[in-house]
Amino acid sequence: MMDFSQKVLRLTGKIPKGRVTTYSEIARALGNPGASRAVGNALRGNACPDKIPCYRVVRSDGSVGGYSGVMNSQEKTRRLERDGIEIRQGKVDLKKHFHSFGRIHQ
DNA sequence: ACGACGGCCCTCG
DNA sequence: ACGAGGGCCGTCG
Repeated sequence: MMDFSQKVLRLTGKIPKGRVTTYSEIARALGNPGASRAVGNALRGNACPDKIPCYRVVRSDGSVGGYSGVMNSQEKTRRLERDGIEIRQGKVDLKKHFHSFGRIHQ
């Protein structure tokens, strides 16, 4: 088990500070576009070790999304802001901070 | 094997 | 801007 989840975490760990990516982008980068939902599922289950900045993963429309089970967690927002990312109306500016993985990773 | 459930996404009204 | 509906996928019971 945890083949997909592993990859998800690995990629998540590569997100540079001050940047964010989306659930769908991760799915796409893993060569499994459409598994965006499964991505969130993976992050949720793994209890996000402090090693992995799960909070840097947001929704495709910029809205923060959930964190450790709760939606629109203030904790997630806080951490993002601490990385220097501004959040307005519960959304981040993807135009500014979006991070793409480009090539299909594994 | 099966069905339910999510840190989702996209298209319409 | 916002909610509803349908689709997709890996995990867990």
